Amino acid sequence: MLARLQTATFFPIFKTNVNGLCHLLFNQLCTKIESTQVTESPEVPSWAKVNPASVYEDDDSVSPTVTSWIEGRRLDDPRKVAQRFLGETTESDVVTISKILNKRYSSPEEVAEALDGCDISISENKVERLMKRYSHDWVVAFGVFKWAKVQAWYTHSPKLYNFMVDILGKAKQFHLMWEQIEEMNNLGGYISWFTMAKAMRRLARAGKYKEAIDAFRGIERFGLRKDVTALNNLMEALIKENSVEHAYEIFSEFKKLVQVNDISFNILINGWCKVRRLDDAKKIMEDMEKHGFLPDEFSYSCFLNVYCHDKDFQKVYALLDEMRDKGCRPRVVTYTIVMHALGKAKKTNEALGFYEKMIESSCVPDAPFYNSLIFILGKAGRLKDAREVFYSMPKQGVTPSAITYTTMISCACDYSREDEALKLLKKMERASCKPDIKTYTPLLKLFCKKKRMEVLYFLLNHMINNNVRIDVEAYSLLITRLCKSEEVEHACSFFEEMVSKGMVPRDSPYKRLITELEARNMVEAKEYIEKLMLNAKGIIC
DNA sequence: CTTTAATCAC
Repeated sequence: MLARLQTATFFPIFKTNVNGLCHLLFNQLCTKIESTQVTESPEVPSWAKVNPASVYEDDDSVSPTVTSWIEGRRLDDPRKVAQRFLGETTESDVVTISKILNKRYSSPEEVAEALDGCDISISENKVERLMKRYSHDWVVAFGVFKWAKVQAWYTHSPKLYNFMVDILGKAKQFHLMWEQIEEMNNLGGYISWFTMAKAMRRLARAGKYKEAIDAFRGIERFGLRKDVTALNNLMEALIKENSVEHAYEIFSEFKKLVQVNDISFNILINGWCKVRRLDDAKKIMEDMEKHGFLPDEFSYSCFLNVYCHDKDFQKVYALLDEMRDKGCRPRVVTYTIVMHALGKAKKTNEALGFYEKMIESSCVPDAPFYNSLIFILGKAGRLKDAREVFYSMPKQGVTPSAITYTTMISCACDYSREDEALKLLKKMERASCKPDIKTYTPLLKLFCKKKRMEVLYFLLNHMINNNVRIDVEAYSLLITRLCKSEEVEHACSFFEEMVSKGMVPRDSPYKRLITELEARNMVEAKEYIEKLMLNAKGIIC
């Protein structure tokens, strides 16, 4: 067992650069090896040599269609995958760019310089895709941006400048962010409300509330006006980033200068409700009426949210009565909030009563409403009903969203419906709905539990192809769940993989893995994992 | 592409 582990743990499944093309190509190559390799080879771990044809032999639950889907995907040509995200890029460009961008760089200038030495054709589409791909890595993204800017026959559009501003803001490179905004200002006509909204949002997210407010104060310098929407934008950003206090301050200061509207009041009501300061929210509601605006279903739903969160249905019903008395009709959002909360509180029938009520009042259900309905039916174990609602959506003129698929998948996983869960993922892909980490989490859990390694690797590939990062959280899940399933070798392999990508494992999966190795008396493997952990921690120190 | 609420995982 130890020998097996050692081949497994020393197999570099991923190259060090996590999100690069190289990694993607390499990973695809691994799957290719995995599904085609017949003879023994020292570099390939034993688990990777599963003969795909035999995997499903004793498992009737997986239909041939899903099986062939998985198999077909595993044999994907890695270059095709790379091309899918680089668009019309030629094959030689893919190889050239991947080689360049997957090295480690200390500055954007270095990246630009490296790109400069090559003969690569340029298009706005390609620059955008590359920036998107590297949007979490501002050094590379900014390098690509700087390189493209000086190419002949090429000028960045305002859209790409905005994107760059956002990437720099996300990376908290505010000095560079402002530099870009100044540059846009000099170009003339490049700055829009979108630019400033992004900048204010990123500043607020970094806790720089004062700077976000200053950006608003100086907005006229960029040819924009301090109108009510700009003010609302700022308040929205401050509230979303946890400072309703600053939002209220700025509102108080500017309400004399700017003609505020009902939306301004609602944003504040929502802000105070989110931090459970209901008295302050009520004060805003009174203030709203003094300014001649009647509270609407939006204003009330802020309070409903709080009561629903507390499962205080007495207050929910009282408020619904109050709304009725004041002639404020519930909307689909109102029904969704209440129905969802009742369903979560296991009051399924009461929740479904609201569905009836909504239909009676000729309110039209939308996707989020159906998602809630599917969710509560699933939680109540009514799989058949959930499925029926899901399949009835198109007939009702509502297109299932990514969340619809995620809800259905999560529900199928809860009841260990492996085949159904994979079929839904396939359907989701066909519908061009983008899966996110929430889509994959229940699937990863289920297939860890079922010890279906070949499906796990398929899913991890699927994530990479869909630009969903396999982050520390995902690795923790894999390691912990595989330990639970007594698949310690695979858990070790994932541990090594995450360390090789420069991540620092969380304590809890690490301890779990060590305990598991100790219990099995796998001394060497334990020492190896301990060494890896020390290395990983050393990198940040 | 000017602005506000609800739905999926831990």
